[in-house]
Amino acid sequence: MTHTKENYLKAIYHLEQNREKISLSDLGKKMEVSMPTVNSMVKSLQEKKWVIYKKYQPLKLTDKGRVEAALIIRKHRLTEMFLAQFMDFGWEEVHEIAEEIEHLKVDKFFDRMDELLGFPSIDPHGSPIPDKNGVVIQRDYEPLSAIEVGPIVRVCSLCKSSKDLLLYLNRKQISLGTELEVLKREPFDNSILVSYKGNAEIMLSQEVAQLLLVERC
Amino acid sequence: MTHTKENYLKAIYHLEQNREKISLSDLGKKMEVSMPTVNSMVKSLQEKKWVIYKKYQPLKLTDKGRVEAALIIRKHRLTEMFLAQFMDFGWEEVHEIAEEIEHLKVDKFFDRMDELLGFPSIDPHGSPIPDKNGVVIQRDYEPLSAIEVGPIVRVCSLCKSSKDLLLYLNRKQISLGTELEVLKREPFDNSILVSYKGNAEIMLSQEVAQLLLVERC
DNA sequence: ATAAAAAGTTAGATTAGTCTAACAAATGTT
DNA sequence: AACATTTGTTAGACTAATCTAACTTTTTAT
Repeated sequence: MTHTKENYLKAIYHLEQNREKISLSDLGKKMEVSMPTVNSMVKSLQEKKWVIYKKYQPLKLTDKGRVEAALIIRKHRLTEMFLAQFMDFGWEEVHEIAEEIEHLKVDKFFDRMDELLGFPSIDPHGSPIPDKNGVVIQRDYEPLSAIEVGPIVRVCSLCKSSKDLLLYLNRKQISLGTELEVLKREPFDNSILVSYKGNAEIMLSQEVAQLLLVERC
Repeated sequence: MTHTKENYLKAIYHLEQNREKISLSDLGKKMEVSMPTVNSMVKSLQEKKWVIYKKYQPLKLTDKGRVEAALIIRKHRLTEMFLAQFMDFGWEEVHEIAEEIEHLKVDKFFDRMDELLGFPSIDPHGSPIPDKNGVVIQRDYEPLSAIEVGPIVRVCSLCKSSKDLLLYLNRKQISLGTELEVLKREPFDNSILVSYKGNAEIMLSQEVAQLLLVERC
């Protein structure tokens, strides 16, 4: 398994989480490569039995491929945890470093991280960490944007975390575990007014509210 | 700079430390590749101005190449220190893990290790860690095998450390900093009798004595 | 329903790193 | 000095990952 193929599997895995049908051009866009490249790569992933693809049909991971992808994501998320907790990197810095480390072929290293971290099951963005067999426990959080006025909810995960989002949340002092009370929804732009631990009431745009995954307390 | 080229530069650097003239076949043996491979690789390293090579002449690193090599070795040795001190890996385990990590292109990560380690200048095997400019402070330790009977010396470095040597030294409770008194030399096989902190007198073979680099206390 | 746009495919080229086979040059041994 | 061995070179091939150019199929929008 090459570095490159690992990245393709990961990309397909993530696309599968977000949409039903994956086209080759979706994958090409995600990987920033040309159509012929993605076409030939998919053929070679298929030879390895990691994906199923037929001409002009949507692309799917096989179970085997999904496990491979999950194992890479496991390494990614363990690394993120480790960087944050043992090396004092910020929430917003860990992703790009982990993108490189995740490809190392040294199980020992990841096993030790896992141990030092106390065998965590969620990463610093609230995403589940697949186990050593590539099995993922999926929790069904709701996006904050889907919560009606009234309940108090806890931020449990981020749908998709960019550096900018993480820095924004840092400034607003929102982190995983923060409990928000939904005070008001603005029908015009779907923004949401919330309050939380000692902070003034604050307005979150729909864009942000869609990315915050919460559970009711 | 590719992963592969980094390994070639490192190999040439290490060969330069141990012998005067480096032949292509020396390099081929070290890298475990065929002669044509090493031949074409050397041409391509030369295009990058990292080595000087002329047909049938010995191979040399340029200053530029030596700095590149030193920077990789810097990453290797920082990693070894980090693995040993922060992740509880044994002296004998760190090398193979560092062989992979050293190629990561994330300066941030190595800078943070450096910082967490307190900007060390020697690694767990006693070898100097090149600075951020690829400059190495060379100390001139003597091999234990060159010490006459009488003086007390401190183990400062290992000439070349293999897993087996490290495990051997662990068993004998010899580590960097251990002070040895040279009690006797056996002219027949050049073995050396030493005593040290609370241990019974112990005999070290010439093979081992050549690998232990010491300074007089 | 047809034309335009998007998606997918094929062919052919490129770069990095590797190989084997065949040959040439240098070195070492009697 | 002649032969053998080691060392180095060239030619040609292969795989992985990428590209551009040209073409085809499918989808979408008028």
